Amino acid sequence: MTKEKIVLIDGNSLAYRAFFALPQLTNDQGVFTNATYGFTMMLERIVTDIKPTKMLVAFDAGKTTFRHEAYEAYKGGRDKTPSELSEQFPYIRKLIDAYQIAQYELPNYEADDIIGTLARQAEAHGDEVIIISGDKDLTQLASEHITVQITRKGITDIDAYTPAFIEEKYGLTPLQIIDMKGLMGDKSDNIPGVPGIGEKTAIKLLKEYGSVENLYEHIDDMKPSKMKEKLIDNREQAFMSKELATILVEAPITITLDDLAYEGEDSEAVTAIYDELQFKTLLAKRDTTTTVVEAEALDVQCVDEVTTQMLTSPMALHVELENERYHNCAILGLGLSDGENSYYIPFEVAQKSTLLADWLAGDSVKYVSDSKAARAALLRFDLPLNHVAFDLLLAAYIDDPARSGVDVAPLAEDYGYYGVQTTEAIYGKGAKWQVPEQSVLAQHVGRIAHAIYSVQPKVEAALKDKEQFTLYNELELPLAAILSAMESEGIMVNATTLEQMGEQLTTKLHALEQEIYQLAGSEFNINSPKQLGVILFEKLGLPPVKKTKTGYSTAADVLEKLRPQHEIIDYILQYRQLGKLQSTYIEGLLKEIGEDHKVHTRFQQALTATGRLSSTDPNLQNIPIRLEEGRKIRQAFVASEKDWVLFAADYSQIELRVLAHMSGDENLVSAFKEGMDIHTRTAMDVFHVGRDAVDGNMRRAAKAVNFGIVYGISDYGLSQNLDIPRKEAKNFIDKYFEVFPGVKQYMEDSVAIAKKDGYVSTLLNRRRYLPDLASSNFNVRSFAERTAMNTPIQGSAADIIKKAMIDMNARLQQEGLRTRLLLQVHDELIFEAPQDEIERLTKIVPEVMENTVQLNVPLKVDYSYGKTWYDAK
DNA sequence: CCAGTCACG
DNA sequence: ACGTACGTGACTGGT
Repeated sequence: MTKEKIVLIDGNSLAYRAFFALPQLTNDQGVFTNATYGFTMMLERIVTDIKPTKMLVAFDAGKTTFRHEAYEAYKGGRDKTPSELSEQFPYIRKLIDAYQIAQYELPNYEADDIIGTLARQAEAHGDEVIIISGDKDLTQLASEHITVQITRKGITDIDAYTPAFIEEKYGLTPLQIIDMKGLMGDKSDNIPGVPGIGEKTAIKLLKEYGSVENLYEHIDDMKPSKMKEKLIDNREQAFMSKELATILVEAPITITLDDLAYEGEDSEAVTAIYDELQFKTLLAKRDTTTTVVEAEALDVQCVDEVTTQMLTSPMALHVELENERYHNCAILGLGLSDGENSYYIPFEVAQKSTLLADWLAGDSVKYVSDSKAARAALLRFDLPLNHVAFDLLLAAYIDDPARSGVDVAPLAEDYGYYGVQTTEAIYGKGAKWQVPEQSVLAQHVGRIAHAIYSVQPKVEAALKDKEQFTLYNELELPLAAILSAMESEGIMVNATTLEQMGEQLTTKLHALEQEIYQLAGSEFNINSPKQLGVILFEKLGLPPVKKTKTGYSTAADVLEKLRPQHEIIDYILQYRQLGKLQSTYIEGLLKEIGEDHKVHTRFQQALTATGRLSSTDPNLQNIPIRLEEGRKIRQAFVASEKDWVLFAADYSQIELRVLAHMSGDENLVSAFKEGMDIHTRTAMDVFHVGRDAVDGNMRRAAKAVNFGIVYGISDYGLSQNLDIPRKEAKNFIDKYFEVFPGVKQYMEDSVAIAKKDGYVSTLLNRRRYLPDLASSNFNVRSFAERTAMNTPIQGSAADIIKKAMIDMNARLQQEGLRTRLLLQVHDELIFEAPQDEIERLTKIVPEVMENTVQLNVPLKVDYSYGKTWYDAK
């Protein structure tokens, strides 16, 4: 039996939601379209995101139902459906037909009952059911196999009600939702319930008694109160309300699960309706996808020899790789396009051509997407790539850093080119992954090159329009070449050193493990938070401090609080610490060392929301340093040539200096100009004491406040960090803002500007869009507000070090030094250098880094060097 | 494939 | 009253 994925939609409720959520739109015939439009958006979301195998839209039939027989006033007092909405139902029905989705209604029953009945049938069948509605009534159906998605304020935001979600939200089981309604009633359906009992009281009662029935069985034991009287007086009404609220799961439906099969839309019929209702944006997407692909079916020539007339300038180039790990994987072939002609060159052919090699290395202008990957991959085959004048990946990232992934298809689509297929469509995914036959590959790769060439003018125009072209063209684009060189160079790692550390760790871990089993009284998997939770909080009876969605939290800060209560905690913390070193940094790193004894990370240049880089396979931006045991890992990182050393230079407090500059706060600015330790200085100001009176604790608190400020502070966050009461944290923050009023003003302004413009900006005009600032959800909105405060700071710091890398690279060349930049770790640069260049570096590196931009506070750079990364401290 | 945990700035 | 610090990536266990 194959498992089906069944979506059941409450048609009426969704249409209502859409109608009231969207402004009154009409087409040029004066037909109202907002509900239909919202409904369409919802169907599109369901079809693309959920990908159901079966689907049904259920509607209410007529005015009266069996519920009215029991209770005449059921759903009484409702406003009549506005005609602007009711006239849209025929269109919605037509649309559902065009999507080839089943629809059903049953006289005397509501859509809820149809859905309830089918959902339970499907559940018994072992299928997965997703119910979609704007009405919380249906949440009572939630179960292990049934999820109920309820639309929130808008139409695309949803809450997924699973039993766990309901438990968390109400502390009740799904079925108890019915009892809750029985007690509290439901205004919108005119279900009376028990007067005077609202949600809070209903939940309290159900937690104690479980159900309405059980509550009344034990009502005599309840101590006298107003509430008790009301419950007794309205007994009948409570039971009737519960009955009214109960969704029928055995309605006499004449439709079966087999009738719901969904096999895709009738695309012509859907387009026709879009056309009639003038759904322009939806239409545009469809039209171009179909027409562009078909209209200009691209003639890609798969060549077995490279000729002179193929190679022009400018020309788009795409290097098609076997997978994302371009430092190791095979190159499958190259795509070329000058807009007129598009070619696919199998890599065996490309490798034989000196003509092509010269063209790649020469002055011809190339347009690429992900030039860093292309450069690094080609270089492994002695094919240097020069003169890249356009990089689609980077340009699109600057245009909007929220874009995800390196796949060209969605990027090109964003600029109106719909002809490229996704990597997944070509290769499949997971176990089904395979390289397609050459004709398919040729078409795909040639098409990518054509797309890059085609969108280039539009993308550059967009950036110029937003004054972001300089950032893209003079910062990110040249940086890609530098990063490519850094990655290709790699950093040498001594495997023997790591292996020796690994052996010692194995011994220690084994001893800790035995000790932990002893103290626990049984053997278990210490690495399983679930098993560990059972041991600590059930078997040993320690008090749970915090819980996660799935159970007890056993995170380090929780264990830290339990440390005095049991000897085992200390061993577990040690085990965790060493286990992390062993699995991630010893074993993980050893796997990445190549035949050249080096590791070649990949810096993701178009990934983070703030403009920072990230590092993968391996991540070299999180090598341990804070604890000595971990820091020793750095002893394995060495220079790659004899008599060379590693040289590290880091910005001191760059984010706070950026804050001083951007806010212009006089006190903060003068603090940095004085050059005193910033945390001590903050402590002096916040606590109103002299320099000598600042003790360790005060400095620690001030440091935490400074961090908090940069992150978009909240009293709760600070209280957690410092483990102090929230009130005290709030006090610190208030004092801080008294002393640094310019910072307070700046934070408020950042949020206000972001709300007005929809985005925040950094020093070099990097943008981050923050649509969540308009969210009606407090949490979502607060998060966006903190982001609005943090991103200009973190992002500007990222801008600065990126510019410093470019300046540094130029300076090293200019001075004729052999020193090579290897790594960037957000605020520090790591080089390898011949011993005899060190003296000059100690002058040049800080000078370049400190002067790459001029702020109204000085930038400060510290440096060090040594035989290993550990020694460069 | 997700959640929890922990490494870094 | 809401429930949180900002930005990442790798590994493990468990569905």
